[in-house]
Amino acid sequence: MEKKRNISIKEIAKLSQVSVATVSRVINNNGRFSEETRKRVQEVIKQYGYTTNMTAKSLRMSKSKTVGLIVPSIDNEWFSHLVLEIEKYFFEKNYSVFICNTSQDEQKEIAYFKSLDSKMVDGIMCISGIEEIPTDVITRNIPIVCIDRKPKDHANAYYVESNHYSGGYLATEELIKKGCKRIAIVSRNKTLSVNKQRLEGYRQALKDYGLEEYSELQLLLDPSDANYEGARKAINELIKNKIPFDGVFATNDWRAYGVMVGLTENNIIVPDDVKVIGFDDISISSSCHPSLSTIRQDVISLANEASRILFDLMNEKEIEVSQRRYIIPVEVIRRDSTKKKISQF
Amino acid sequence: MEKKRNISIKEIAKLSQVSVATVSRVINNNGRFSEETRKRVQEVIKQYGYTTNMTAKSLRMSKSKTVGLIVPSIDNEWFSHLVLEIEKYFFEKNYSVFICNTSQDEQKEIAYFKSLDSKMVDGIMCISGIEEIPTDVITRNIPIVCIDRKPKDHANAYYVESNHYSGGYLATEELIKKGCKRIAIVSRNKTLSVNKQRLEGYRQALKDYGLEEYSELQLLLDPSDANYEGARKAINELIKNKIPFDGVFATNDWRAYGVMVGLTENNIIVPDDVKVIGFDDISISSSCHPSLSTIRQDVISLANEASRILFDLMNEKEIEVSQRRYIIPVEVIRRDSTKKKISQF
DNA sequence: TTGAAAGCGCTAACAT
DNA sequence: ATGTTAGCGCTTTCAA
Repeated sequence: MEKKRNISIKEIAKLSQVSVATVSRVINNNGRFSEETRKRVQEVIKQYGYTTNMTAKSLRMSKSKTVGLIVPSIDNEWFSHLVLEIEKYFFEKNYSVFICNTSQDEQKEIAYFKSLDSKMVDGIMCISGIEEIPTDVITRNIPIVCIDRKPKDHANAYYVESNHYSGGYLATEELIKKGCKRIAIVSRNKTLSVNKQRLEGYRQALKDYGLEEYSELQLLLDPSDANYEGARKAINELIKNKIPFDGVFATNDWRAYGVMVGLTENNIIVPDDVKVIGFDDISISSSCHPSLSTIRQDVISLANEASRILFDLMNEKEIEVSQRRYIIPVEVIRRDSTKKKISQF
Repeated sequence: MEKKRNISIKEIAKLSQVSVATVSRVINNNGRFSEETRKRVQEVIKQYGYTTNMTAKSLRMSKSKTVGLIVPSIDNEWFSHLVLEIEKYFFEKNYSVFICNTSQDEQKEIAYFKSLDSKMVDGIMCISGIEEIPTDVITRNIPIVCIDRKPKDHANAYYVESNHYSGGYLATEELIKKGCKRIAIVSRNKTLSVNKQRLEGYRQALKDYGLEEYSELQLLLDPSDANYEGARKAINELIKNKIPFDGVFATNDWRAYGVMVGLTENNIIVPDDVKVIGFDDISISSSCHPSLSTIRQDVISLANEASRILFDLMNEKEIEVSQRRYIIPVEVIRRDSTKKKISQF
């Protein structure tokens, strides 16, 4: 195959008998050229298949039509859905996205921030993770938008999140309405703001419905173990210790699934003996058996709002101060894991 | 927070009283400077928090320490696993990756190839998708490595894939060994090479074990419908048409799950009445009920081999010609969906 | 409406 | 061992 060489503005200029400045103006449609030159230049550009050398443009402008996307782990359905939607949004706008998988490693996150900065990304999107954003490693004043991550006192940062408090409340309420009295919560320990809010919702719901709060039913898993396996173990432990419970709110679907498997191992029937509800509504919740009731987060709104805000900030549109924080509503998805016994009807 | 301005080599040079060339040499450890200057320069660099402006470096070198990653849909566990591993590999090597989600859209793929080229990526990795690689839009001579995608006559392209033929064979053999006689295959139509190979393996296994091949049991779904839902519908159709079968090989786990749901809807018991096997071993196969036997692809080897090859090519290491094509073995994972009836023991 | 020229930050050829 | 300088491809100021 014949390889066409990378042709530059300079050559386009020569071929169309104008200066490089004029070519640049035509390309960027910056005015100050005649219709006739426009035609001639565009003709040559098309003929030679010219494309802009983005590295040169980025160097000159300290801008790159690129955003950085920080994500804890892309091999997690919930995050990958968000990433997909964000990527879609920015492709439309002619931006590329650098995906940066941190694996929850703070050092990796810092390294990525530096790298993104040196590559002149125009903005950064952070999904979940710690509150502290390592902005001190960034030399430029670029906007940062967070999803499900409340940035700590940082002037440039905005955030969008689901209403986790409401989610925790609704989940707990669903269990209460289906007759549960002793409701356990299986969550992740440490200061991830989203889990704190879900826990608060849970506590408020108990209070509102006059149920007691049992500290031994608050299973806060270690971050390294706050997954399917950890939840399974935790629920086994609870059973072994003969602590009674009839409902479980797990703060994500994988943990909820771990709980269901743990219960089944102990011949406890879901939902007859114990009801379970999760959070997120990823595919496992509808495919597992029994199917899992859960709180659905609106991925598309989350991704679109966050992307729109970042885009506007990068393009210096006015953003209302009230838009610094965006809360997206959640909804209850009722499936089999919180069904009442038929005999109770 | 005090913002340190982006400091350049020029300023570092002035501050450490050497020329820019020397600073560049120290940074890139290119020799031709004394130990003493090295110390002095590095001291200043550290003190002022200098980091390389990658856009300038990329422009100058026509290289960017960046790779493009073409993936059909990141919100697909199988692909996101691959992406995760690839990203890990390149982070180690100090490369960034541009993720490009094509949603199977050829136009989007072409747009991305152009964009990657203009951003001076050093190489491109393609996961799955069509055979035709739009290399004609790329002006530079960069290496391309494909995973599960056999590139059509392109000099620069290498590929790595699982042994899909063997996978198809093993899956079918597993069903045969568990007593199935009339084995259906639920796959995706059109010329995606991996599915063709899986089909070939299926046919060969039937032949080797002296079973007849029934064309009415080859359910080749339309690409737009080759998912969970499509498989469910297809199996319902088969049942409605009263075509007998006692085993199903679905060429991915989501289609296998669709088949199982379809069977359950018709009160057909898996595995007692019909046995089912899938492909990939994504999380649904172990979490669904009954758990799904499947063919496991070795994600980590796939990602690492492909990444290593791309890395070597980008760094002009010698690659053996025999390494142009890499086949990774697969293995059978036996779960409940292909269990023999207890009564048969 | 157009052009000349400076300069973004870096590397490397060449000179010393 | 170190410095000078050209130039990667682009935008933009200033002048015409």
